[in-house]
Formats: sequence, C-alpha cells, structure tokens
Amino acid sequence: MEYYKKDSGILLAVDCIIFGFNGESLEVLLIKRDFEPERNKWSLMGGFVQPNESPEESASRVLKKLTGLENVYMEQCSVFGEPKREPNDRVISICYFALIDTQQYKHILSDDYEAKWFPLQQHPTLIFDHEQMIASAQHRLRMKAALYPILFELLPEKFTIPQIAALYEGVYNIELDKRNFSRKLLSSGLIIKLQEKDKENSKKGAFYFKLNTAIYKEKIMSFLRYLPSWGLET
Amino acid sequence: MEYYKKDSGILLAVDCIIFGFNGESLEVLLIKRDFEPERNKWSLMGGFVQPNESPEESASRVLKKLTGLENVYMEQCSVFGEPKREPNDRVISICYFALIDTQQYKHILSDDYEAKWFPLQQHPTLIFDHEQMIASAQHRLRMKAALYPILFELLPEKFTIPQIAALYEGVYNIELDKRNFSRKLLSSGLIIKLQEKDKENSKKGAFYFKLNTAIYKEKIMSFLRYLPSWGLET
DNA sequence: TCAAAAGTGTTGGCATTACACCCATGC
DNA sequence: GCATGGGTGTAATGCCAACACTTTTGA
Repeated sequence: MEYYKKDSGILLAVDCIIFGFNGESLEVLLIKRDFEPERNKWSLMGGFVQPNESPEESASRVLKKLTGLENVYMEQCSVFGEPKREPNDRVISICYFALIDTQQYKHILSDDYEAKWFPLQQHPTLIFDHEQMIASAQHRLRMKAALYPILFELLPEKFTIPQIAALYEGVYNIELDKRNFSRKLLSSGLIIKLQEKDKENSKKGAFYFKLNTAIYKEKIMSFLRYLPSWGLET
Repeated sequence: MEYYKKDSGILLAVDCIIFGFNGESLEVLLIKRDFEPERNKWSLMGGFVQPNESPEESASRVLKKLTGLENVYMEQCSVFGEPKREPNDRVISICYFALIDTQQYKHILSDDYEAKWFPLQQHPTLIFDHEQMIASAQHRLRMKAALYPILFELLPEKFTIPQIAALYEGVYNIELDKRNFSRKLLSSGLIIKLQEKDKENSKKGAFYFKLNTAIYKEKIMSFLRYLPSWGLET
C-alpha cells in the first residue's frame, strides 16, 4: 500500500529541444549555460516547473523566454529521471520538442542567453543527458512525421517544394528523388501553388506554395487511421 | 535566469496502463483504490517515484507489485501535470503502458488489490484524469504498433494468426480481412509455423505459430527507416 | 450434409519507383 | 549556348484490397 508523502526532494524540470529549419538544413537551438553546475557548457534550454503551472506551460514559458515566440508547435516527448543524471540534486526532466522556422525568427532570440543554432548532426558536446534528449526527440519527430505532416510547422508561410524536400532529407537523413517527392506532395492536396517564384536558390526559380490549412488540420487530426505495415523493408 | 530551489511541493508519481490480450479482445487492468481520496473508486495502478529510483524502475515496481511480473514490455507515454488534477496535492504523473498476455498470467494478480480486467471500450468511470491517460496510451500504442510489430508482446509463446488478427482489430477498433492479413503476416517472415493446431476455437483448427525473434528484434530495432506517407486516405 | 472458420488463388487497380526528357534562366 | 536546378511524362514494379473458392472438421 502506498501513502502520500510530502517533500520527496525531487525537483521537476522541463527541457526544450528546439528544432529549426533555415530553408536548407535542420538545426537545434542550444544555449551556453550561465549558472552552476556546468556553467559555460552547452545545453538545452530548460527551467523548473512552478507550483501553479502545468509542465506544458513551463515549456512554453521557457521557450518564450529564449525566443520570444508563443503559440509554437510543441510536443511532449520523453522524461529523463535517472537518480544521478545531475550531480547535485535529484532533478527529473520532461522534454518537449518545438518546431520553428528559423528564417523568420532568427532576430528575436533573447540577449539574456548566449544561444546559437547548430546543425543537428554537428552540435557541441552537451551536459548531462542532453544528447540523449535530442536523440529521443529526433526519434519522436521522425515517428510523428511519418504519420502526420507536422514538418510543415517548420516551414514559413510560403515555401517551395525543394525546401520541403530538404527538410525531410534533414529529418530522416536520407536522399529523396525530388521529382517523385514533388508529385506526391502535389497530389496530397496539402499545398496550394502561388504565382510567385523563389529565384534565390536556382536560375529557373521554384514556385512558392502555401499550406492548405483545411486539409492539413484534417490530416493532423485523423488519429485513428494508421494501420500496420511493419517496416518490412530490410 | 533560473535558480535551483528545494522542496517544490510537487510530488512525482507513475501510473501504469496495463494492456492485456486474452486471445479474443483487448483489456485494461484496473484496481479499486483502497485509500483516500476517492477510496473505492476504479483507477489505474500507480505509485510514487522514490528518491533512489528512476521513473522506469518505479513503473516496473508498481507493475510487479500488482501482477508479480518482471521484464514486461513497458513504455513511457505522456505526463499529466495540470496543477489541479488531484484535489489535495500537486501530483505530476508519468504514464507507462505495459503489454501482457492475460491468459498466461491471469492467476498471479496480487490479492492485496481488488484488480479486474475490463474490455478497453467498456471500463467503469475512473478517478482524476485516468481516462485521458488510457486514451493517450492507446493512441501511443496505435502509433507505435503502426511502425513496429510490438503487439507481439501481447501474445503468448505460441499463437494463431486469427488471434493476432483479433488483437489488431481490438487495438485499432476495425475489422480486417483475415485472409489478406494472414498472407501479409506470413510474408513478413516474422512468424514461424508450428505443427500443432489450436482446435478450441474452430472446427478446422488454426495452426500455431511462434515468433521469429531474430527478425522481430531487427524490426523492433530499426528505428530509422520510416518514411512519410501522410495518411493520404480520406 | 451442412455450417463455420481457416486458408489459398487470382485479379485489377493504385501507389511508388526509376529514369528519360523538357523548361527556364543566369552566366 | 550551356550548365543548373525545377519540373512533367511514362513505363515497370510491387503491393494490396476484394472476393471466389477450397479445405477441414464438429455437430
């Protein structure tokens, strides 16, 4: 039988794995920690859950403090709670990943932190178990993105198909046939062609598209439809 | 800037969503709570995270206390932490779901608890947010099972194809064409035919199979292979 | 002999793949 | 005019849903 007991001595934190896409590659936002222990080492942005807020609110608060952004796509991923994961205190941390469009918001990073975007594959060594946190968030991002088109959260208002392709290539670390990818995407009804072209990245220029939000929401919401196919490829 | 602070007043718990399969339908194991608040109401089995254990260990401990089982497939799902989710204390709960084969272990439920298996769709009203916990666990189970063949964890050593089909039908709440399902499964290489037949459930009898553990582990482990198809159906 | 469940054969259609080829443009 | 990346056409492939049909057996 189990009794309630006060003051477990356990502290509850959140850490944010902030994924960004700059139009070319997938990045993660890290900060240089400005307090002990491990001061001046790179880490994820985090904070403690306050008595009057839910963990989701904590994560949003932490994200806003660093980036100024609100209403960002965030999702709970795993909890890290090994007794010795931090040296001085018993801290259990709930991880959230966030998806943001780097281009659009690069400027509003808070000056209070030394924050920097790193390519997902080549970031500096991180404190504690923060590397595992990123790995687990990436895994969950892949799982989720395989079933729902959430990666569109990482794109700006208007985007080109080659950009989306690059995004998927970054997330899954693969190479896609852009020609087939493009067709598949168009036939999904998820995107709407605009008149304008992006001429920055090629001579011919690629048409901009915007998200068909009605279809997007429908697909994001259709929780119940997936059926097993068991990754039968190799 | 964020400082460490002791004694947040937050208690950390785990709750276990224990899924079972009896060969016919999918069930969830609930207990009648024997302490206040909400004594004598149905709830998930839970417990508090102790200072010297990880949340995973807590969940395993809790599961073992109720069922006697160790080395059961368990997986973290979401965290529930709304400030007012329990009336008296601020308790944040990490949910784990477990998959077990009901048939094999029905007898070893601990007598210390009034525990009972309920069909997943028709369980009694539960305390606090435990209904949501089950819903979220089921969602995660579906997601996971769409990408990996984890549902085999719910099956006994030897099983028939109609049983697996019933299991998938229960998890996704759909009807399958057993004929096509059977073929798909056979061609996956995941199962090995035995000589023996199960004659309990049909006149003709269905062959027993066992899991091809080598291929199973490979498929469970292949984290990186899934690719988007965006649920383009409907 | 009939009903009921297990399982096989066969089909057409659809999605994915691979790749040839055309397009638009800046240099 | 030619290299470059964007994009379309098209054929081959493989998978999968649909369903007719066979098998096995208990009652």
